[in-house]
Amino acid sequence: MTTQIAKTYFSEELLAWYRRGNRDLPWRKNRDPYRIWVSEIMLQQTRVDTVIPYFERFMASFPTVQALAEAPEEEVLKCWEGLGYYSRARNLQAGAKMVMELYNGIIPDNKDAVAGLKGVGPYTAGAIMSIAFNRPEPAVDGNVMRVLSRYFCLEDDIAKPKTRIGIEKLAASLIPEGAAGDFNQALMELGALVCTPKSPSCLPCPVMEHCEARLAGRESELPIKTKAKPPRPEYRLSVIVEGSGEHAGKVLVRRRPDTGLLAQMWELPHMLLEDVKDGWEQAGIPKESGALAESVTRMLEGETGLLVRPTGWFTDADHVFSHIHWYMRVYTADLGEVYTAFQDWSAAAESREQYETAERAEYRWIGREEMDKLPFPNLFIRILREYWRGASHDE
DNA sequence: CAATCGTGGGC
DNA sequence: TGCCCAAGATT
Repeated sequence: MTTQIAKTYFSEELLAWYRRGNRDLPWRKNRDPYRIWVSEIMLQQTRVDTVIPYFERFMASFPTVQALAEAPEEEVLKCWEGLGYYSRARNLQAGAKMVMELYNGIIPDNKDAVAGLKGVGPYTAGAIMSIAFNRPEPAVDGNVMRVLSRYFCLEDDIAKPKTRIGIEKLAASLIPEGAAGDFNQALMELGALVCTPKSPSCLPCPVMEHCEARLAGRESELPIKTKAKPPRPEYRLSVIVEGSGEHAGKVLVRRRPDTGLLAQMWELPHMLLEDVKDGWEQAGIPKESGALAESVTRMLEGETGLLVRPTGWFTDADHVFSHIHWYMRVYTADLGEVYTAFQDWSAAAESREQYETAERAEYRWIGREEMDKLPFPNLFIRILREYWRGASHDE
């Protein structure tokens, strides 16, 4: 049974521990709600050390809600490049526009209003309300669920959405009067530095005296969390098309669709090999043969109307997302003579009677410099860096 | 509820 | 290496 004594002890000792000393993080410089908001979005599923340089750059580029609201979307994505979960960036900007239109550019000191912003869920709403406005709202993230599961010996699966609801009520009941911001941050700070997922450091823990998991010797088996499914493999063919004439020194890239995986990011053209599921060997075709390369150049011809001619294998690269594992085989290619006379894609495509008005991807020729302007997923940054590193040595 | 949505670091 | 993990939201 959870005693009031154990709860009061926990709240007071944890708050005192935090106030005795905590990390000097850039978003703790002041309580500007915009800074708190941006930091909380960046910190979703992302480590503090990773976020810090992104946060500094982002705040330098978009210092205010208005600056963010008025920025070109692609610039915001570029600033987010490499941080992952890119819908966070697009939702954050959508939220900034809401604040401009609905609240005159001022982030409201109101839980329902904040929770109504794009990209702001239960955790982030609680974090903003407590840290920026010191309102007594719980902010339950993975740290908090782990810390409280151990301290109170809770055996609910923290991977289940329902579990968070229960822990929110508990967390709310622990908030000391007038200290919501510091207390919520203390909970997360403890989870990040002391009550860590693997081998928690119980001896320096400020609340270990009444930690039920520790007292039962069960701190390493809590919290209970079901494993995520492993990412499914996808074998893909990609191609670096080398331009000629006015596009000499450039390669062909395209922009991804507005929704879904890596939405609106730029990438090398590629296609899924639907019948390969157990490795490249299963395809039964060596990478040096032209057969695989031709299937991706044919796809590209259909999409662009260009005549694309494979020239060789470039590299194999793989990339793991949360739910998909991409195995990418990358070829090089150049342009045949027939269609290069056309000035634009639609004219070229129309000439082949393949023009469709609906959903044609946007293609563009870019050089090394343009890569620094457009947002690319990590995988293609790696491939293109390698490509241009080699290309610069040739000339 | 379960799936979708990135990336880098630690062991 | 392979696996787990990290200040979650959306559908």
